[in-house]
Amino acid sequence: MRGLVLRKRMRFVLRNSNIGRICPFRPGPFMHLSKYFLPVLKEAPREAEIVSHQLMLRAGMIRQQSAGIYSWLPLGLKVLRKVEQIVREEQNRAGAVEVLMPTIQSADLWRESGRYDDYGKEMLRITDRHERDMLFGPTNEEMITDIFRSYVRSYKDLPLNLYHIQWKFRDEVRPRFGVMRGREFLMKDAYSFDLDEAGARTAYYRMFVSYLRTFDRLGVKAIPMRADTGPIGGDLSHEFLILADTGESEVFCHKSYLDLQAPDAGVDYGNDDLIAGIVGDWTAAYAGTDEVHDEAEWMKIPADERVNARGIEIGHIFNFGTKYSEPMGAKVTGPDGKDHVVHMGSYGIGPSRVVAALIEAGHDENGIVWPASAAPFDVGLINLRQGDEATDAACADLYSQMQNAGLDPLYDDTDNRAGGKFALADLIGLPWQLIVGPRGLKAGEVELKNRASGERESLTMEAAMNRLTAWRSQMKARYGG
RNA sequence: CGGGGCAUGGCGCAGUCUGGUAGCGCACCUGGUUUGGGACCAGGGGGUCGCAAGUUCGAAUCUUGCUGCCCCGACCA
Repeated sequence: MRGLVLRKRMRFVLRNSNIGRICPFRPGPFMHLSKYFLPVLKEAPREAEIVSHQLMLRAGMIRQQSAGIYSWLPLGLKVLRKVEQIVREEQNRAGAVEVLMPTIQSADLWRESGRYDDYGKEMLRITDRHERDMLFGPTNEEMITDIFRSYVRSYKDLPLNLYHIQWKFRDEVRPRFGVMRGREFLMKDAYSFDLDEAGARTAYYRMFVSYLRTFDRLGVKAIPMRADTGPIGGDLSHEFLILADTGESEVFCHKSYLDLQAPDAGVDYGNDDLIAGIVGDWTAAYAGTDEVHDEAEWMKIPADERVNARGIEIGHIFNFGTKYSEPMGAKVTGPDGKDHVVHMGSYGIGPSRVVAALIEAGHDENGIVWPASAAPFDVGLINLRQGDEATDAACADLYSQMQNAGLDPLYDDTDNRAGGKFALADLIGLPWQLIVGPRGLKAGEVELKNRASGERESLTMEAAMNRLTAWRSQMKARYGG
């Protein structure tokens, strides 16, 4: 049994590497389901309680390896990478610069900030062979501050915002809900450095706007809410929450948030007034989680304009002044020739949690409904009669047409029956299903199904391709992707 | 960290009370018939029943200890 599985997987690897050699200019291996690795489950494992966890397991996206620790299987990894890339592009657009810091850190840095003792059991502490105290990083304020102080000497090098996207480990007392609250999780954490408080505030606003754009691109309505600064400290903090019934926090906000439009890709991050204005628009009305909820303010809103719901936190931004720069000596020389302790902020998004949150926000009884930007593939090409000469040829033709048009299709070329293929396509939630069968082909038609609306339409192959390429251009125009 | 629960093939479960050497559905393999919303027939493979010790002629089942996992609460991307 095990041998068979291994042989199958070996064959898969070999096939794909061969394709890579034969077609070196293809962006990736051909995505034929028969040669992919998509271990789907008909029934959800019992331990999965919430719908995103169930669907991620059923759709073969993740595998639990230990409490709160997961392997990412091909389909899940593809979504994770897409989320990560959108986050990256929007960070870059806002002027942040990517670095990559290690997962393992030395305890010494944390002793400098005083957090080695404060952080408690949530921090996984490790001893290396030389008996040195190390730790698996739960966050990177200390390390980034160390990098900053090692190189930056002048106010002329500010403002600076460095970020990375790296695995974190927090030894949560109680991991749960799959990757929604894992112990190991992927986080984008950005850190801003400014000469003074005003500069830090502007840096904070830029990240605020960057987050609005990021979540808009991910197809979710994220509402910024005033938040507790918690153990990280500081006086300015917002959480970004998406509304979902399974959310962990109770949220209270004015319904006007549901209609606000995120700024478009051309937003000028160099225009401080513009950026501050956008933040103003997005903070004018009441919005808060149960932690900071102000019942008196809330009651001032007319009852029919109140939104009281559950929310999932997918981003959190902090301005914490000199909390780390002071004890760690991160200073620059100012225009006045004197040393100034830099003002800092940190800005986090958890892409691994976002993947689960997207499912919480987008699913139905048949499975996942991905937003276009994060879907693992654009189109599921469904061959209803594998082995039939005409349908095989039509599928091969459509497949290469889609590739040439910049679409990313997954071709279900297995010899499963129609019902199984439909069920699978619905489960993994690709935006489109292009259905090709002998019956339709006789009439010169294929079927195009929209996963979100469920609408199915019979049309010629040419018309179907036009529809798909138009959709792709529309996405590209909207997001510049 | 407090409270509760679970652990039997890849997944979902029965069997445990009342001890007699492991079963069902799905999945998987072979052959055949099928093929537009999770097909059918026939045959087949796969499980030290979480681990350890104990009681017993005999333990999935009883006892003790351990481990893992899940749920509720307090905390967090």
